[in-house]
Amino acid sequence: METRALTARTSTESTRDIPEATVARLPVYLRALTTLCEAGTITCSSEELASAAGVNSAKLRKDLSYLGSYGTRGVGYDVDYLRYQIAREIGVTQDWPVVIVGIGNLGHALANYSGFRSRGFRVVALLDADPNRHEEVVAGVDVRPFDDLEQIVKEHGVAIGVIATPALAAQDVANRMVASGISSILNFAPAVLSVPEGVDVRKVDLSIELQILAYHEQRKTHGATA
Amino acid sequence: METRALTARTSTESTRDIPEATVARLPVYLRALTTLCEAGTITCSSEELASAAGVNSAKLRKDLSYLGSYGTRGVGYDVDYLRYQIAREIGVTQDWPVVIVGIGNLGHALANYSGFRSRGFRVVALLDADPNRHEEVVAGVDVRPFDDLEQIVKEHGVAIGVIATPALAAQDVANRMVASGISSILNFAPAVLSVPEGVDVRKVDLSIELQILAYHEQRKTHGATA
DNA sequence: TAGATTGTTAATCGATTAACAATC
DNA sequence: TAGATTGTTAATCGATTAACAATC
Repeated sequence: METRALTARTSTESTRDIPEATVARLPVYLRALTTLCEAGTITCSSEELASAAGVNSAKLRKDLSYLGSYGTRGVGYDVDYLRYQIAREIGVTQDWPVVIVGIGNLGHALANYSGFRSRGFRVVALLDADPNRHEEVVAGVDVRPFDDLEQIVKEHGVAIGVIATPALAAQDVANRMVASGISSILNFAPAVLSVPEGVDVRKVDLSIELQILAYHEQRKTHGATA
Repeated sequence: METRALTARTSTESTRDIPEATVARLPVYLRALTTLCEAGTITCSSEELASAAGVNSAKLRKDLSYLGSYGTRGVGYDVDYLRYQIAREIGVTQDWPVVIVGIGNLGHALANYSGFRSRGFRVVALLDADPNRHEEVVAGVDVRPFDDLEQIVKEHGVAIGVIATPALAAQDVANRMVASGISSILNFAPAVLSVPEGVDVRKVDLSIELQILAYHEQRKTHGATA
């Protein structure tokens, strides 16, 4: 932690890069802190927070050390303060507008999911290619034609899009999203998307998770049966 | 690959242990192979399959090497044969009965998700604690009282349970599942579950995925703004 | 000062990748 | 035999963990 006072990159200050594995756990810590906060906890140790987040305390402290020194030795962490610091680091102190494309069963569920709203995301539009759905209002938001995508993205400055279409439509939707200026995509369609460099895609695949469980389950049950 | 002919563990044969990272990718390869198969492809190289699965070919070959030698040097892989071998390794050559607990928006979507059925899983029961839902039929399956869990698990030999309840109910549901004999849980509730050793839990958290995207998005957009 | 707990170090472990010998 | 592509090796990289010095 020596002072590199006069070197180049000093202006960007807080932008050390945080390992991906740590980034993926920050939201988990954030949620645990919110829970602690709601329970009225003012201060907690790394041991307590780690237990609430389901990780071991060494990992938690190592993770937090990438953000800075927000604890007090001998005491622990101020729950509300640490919560704010993590939220700021993740970037959810302000709201992110998102669009959801594909308003089938899953799209409905996503549109109605209150966890988005409460965690820094605001669904500004629901889009579907099927004109029969354009009458619907889901979770207080009109379902609009897919062709409105570009206009909506511009209007609200949308950077994040959610794809909840069938697999076959997913690549086209992704292309249109990217063309409209979206640079982060959460993909629920069971398809591998190809996108230009600089665009992030995360994939959530329900059946893949079940298959991973099945693999381990098989080994438990039939382990002895050879 | 020397012959350890007379050593102990030889009887369990195919049970070398496969790294977790590889296990998590096997379902991805399986899906890519199914797609290739449907497109009429008979044979493919590691390069082609890797590209269809969205990984690099070195990783793919390394992953497949844990299962055995199912390719032919100079030629590639027989799509249908490799598909079967991977399905067998994962354990989805036969059906796994699953129960879904919590039939809200997400539970509905899950119950209707055709990807489960087609990939080795069969939803044998939908359970909800709310008596008002017990009239409903979702995706051709009756919604039944949560208290029927134990009986259903016994009757169908259910090993895998899906939790789609609110966060507050999740730990109770998990406890009851474990008590009934379920040993693998897919948890959609935004809560950390504690379960006895030997029980596997996987967690899918929609808002966490969005937060990870937001973190990277923030760095892209506001990178220069210091 | 004594007790507690952080933040960091260093060792270990696991995953990725490029390169290539084996072999069809 | 020549060309192609697998399966494996070994080097590298990143993540986890235990231990403890720093410090409240």
